[in-house]
Amino acid sequence: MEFEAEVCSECETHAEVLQKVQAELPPEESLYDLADLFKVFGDTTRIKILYVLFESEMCVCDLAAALGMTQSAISHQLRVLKQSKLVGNRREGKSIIYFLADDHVRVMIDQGMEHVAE
Amino acid sequence: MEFEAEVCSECETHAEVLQKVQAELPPEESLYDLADLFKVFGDTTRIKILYVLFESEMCVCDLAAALGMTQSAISHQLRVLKQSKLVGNRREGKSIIYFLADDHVRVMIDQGMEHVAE
DNA sequence: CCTTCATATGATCATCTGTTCATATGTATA
DNA sequence: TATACATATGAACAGATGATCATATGAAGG
Repeated sequence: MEFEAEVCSECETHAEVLQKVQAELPPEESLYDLADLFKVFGDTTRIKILYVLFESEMCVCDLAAALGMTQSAISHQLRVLKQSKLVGNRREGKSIIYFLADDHVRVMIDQGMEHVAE
Repeated sequence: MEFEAEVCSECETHAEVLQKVQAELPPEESLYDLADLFKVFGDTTRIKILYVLFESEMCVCDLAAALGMTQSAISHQLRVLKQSKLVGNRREGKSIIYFLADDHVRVMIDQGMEHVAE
């Protein structure tokens, strides 16, 4: 990495702070994973799916019905949610039931809502 | 909205659940805002900026230096962060100092990191 | 007031994302 | 084991997004 950038005259005295900040910065990979996680929450369809699953576990078909969307669209998004370990699933008869994997999800969404609600 | 979708035979008995779920679903606009908020966190550059600002408030130029990125790129992202009220700024001499607006930010990022760390 | 310097902005381009449509997969049950 | 039905998948297309480059803005300090 190159940390020698165009630095304004007023700020180039701050070398110490820069160094400390860089030292505290989590590893690139963690930051990448973190951004990826937030990206998953950053879509209305996926947010809706999660909200629905707050209320009740549900098969793909019901999710599609509940959100008035295509089965395919829902299925594609469930895949993303599952990859991020935000939801899990199990087979039940002919259907596959999806459910929240984790209670982090609720906390994160609640926290977000709090910010938005202001 | 249309809630009459192709419903699987096994699930069409679940009309009650669907209705309850739809009733509990927050208004479209809130969901949209929420997704938008998470979208802001869903980018490595912006996450990095936030992490840096955890340590210390800082001028644009120092942020660019700390992250080894263009002033322009940083400025564009700061705009996004400010629109979402995640950061604030003030003028100080020639520089403009950016800082975290809120403590939600820390909580949200920590929560995300916890999930990712598993 | 006029220059200088830090920051902001706009256009552009390549990349990424989400939906749709068509179709594949695979399990359950007759 | 054949087929019907729920779900998954792949290609393709439209819209969104982030970095870059060039340039505008505008306050500070002479």
